Amino acid sequence: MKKIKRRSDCPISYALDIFGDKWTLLIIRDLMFEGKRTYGEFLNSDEKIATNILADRLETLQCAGLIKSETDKQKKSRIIYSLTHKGIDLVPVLLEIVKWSAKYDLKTGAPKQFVEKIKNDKENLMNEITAGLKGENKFYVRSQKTNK
Amino acid sequence: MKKIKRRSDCPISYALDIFGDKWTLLIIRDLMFEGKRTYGEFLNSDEKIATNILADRLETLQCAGLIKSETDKQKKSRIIYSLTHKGIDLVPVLLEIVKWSAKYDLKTGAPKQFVEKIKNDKENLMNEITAGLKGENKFYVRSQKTNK
DNA sequence: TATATTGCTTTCAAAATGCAAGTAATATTC
DNA sequence: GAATATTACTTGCATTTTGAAAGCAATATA
Repeated sequence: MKKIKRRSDCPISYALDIFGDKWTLLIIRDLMFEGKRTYGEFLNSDEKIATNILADRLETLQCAGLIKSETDKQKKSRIIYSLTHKGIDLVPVLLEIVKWSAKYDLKTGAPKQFVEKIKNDKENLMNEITAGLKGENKFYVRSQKTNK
Repeated sequence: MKKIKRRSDCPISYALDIFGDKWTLLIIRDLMFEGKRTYGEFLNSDEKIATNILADRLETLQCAGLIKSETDKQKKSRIIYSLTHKGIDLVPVLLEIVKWSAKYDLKTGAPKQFVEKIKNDKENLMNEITAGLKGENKFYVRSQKTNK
């Protein structure tokens, strides 16, 4: 159990003390939008996080209460990570970031229809994603089959 | 002019490549909500950013097009920093972060009425803040006088 | 003319990151 | 059942970034 240092009581600072780095929100993204749930899946993301950093951030996220982990009952060597309610509540933050980046990054990889839905139908989109993360049938930005 | 390394075309990654660290969003916060505009004012914020880091981040922010700077006409030794349109467009991101932090941080310093307005009247709040940042009369979370 | 202010730059130790290799506990294949 | 593979890490070490303090040059003020 490692504790997170607070620098001030500012809400922006509170958030940055938890996920203010280049990697943590990518793990959240993988859990939230990409349907990834295991160590190996996080390692395989495009940005290629180093394994020691990944282990460190998973611990941080768990200590901060944004994710939880459980061993797979069918396969005891596999550990399944998932978002807690606190983690799921970051959906609006991530959606706003996607909207902003899609606007300013000319070469963004954000799927157009996803960005449009953020702009035009954010409430429903949020409910879909949130429901998916809480229940069994997950929501994915792209279908699992078409996206390799 | 320093260039920002992209790790992937993912919109979350794009954002983190610009402001994925412990300090950059605090500078944005100071510009956006606190009415701060000079090097010395940023240095004086509660979190106590180191001067070399501040200089580095201001350069990054300027290269990324989130802020601009101009020398004060009345006092040539003073440089005034301000948000560009791209920087102002981060208002929704910051507001969602404030909302999230205020919910989960028991000791949050986020002003209650500000958080309530995010929850109940986000559109108007956004317009007020945005208008303030674009024009002359700035919006502040707290009035300048009461907050030291 | 002397002192302050303002916005940095420099130096250097300490901490974080990145890369590669190694390990322990399962799972699978031959 | 033994050998190989998978899974989730840990370890060691070089490189990079950060943090703290001091220094500096161009105004500005007393």
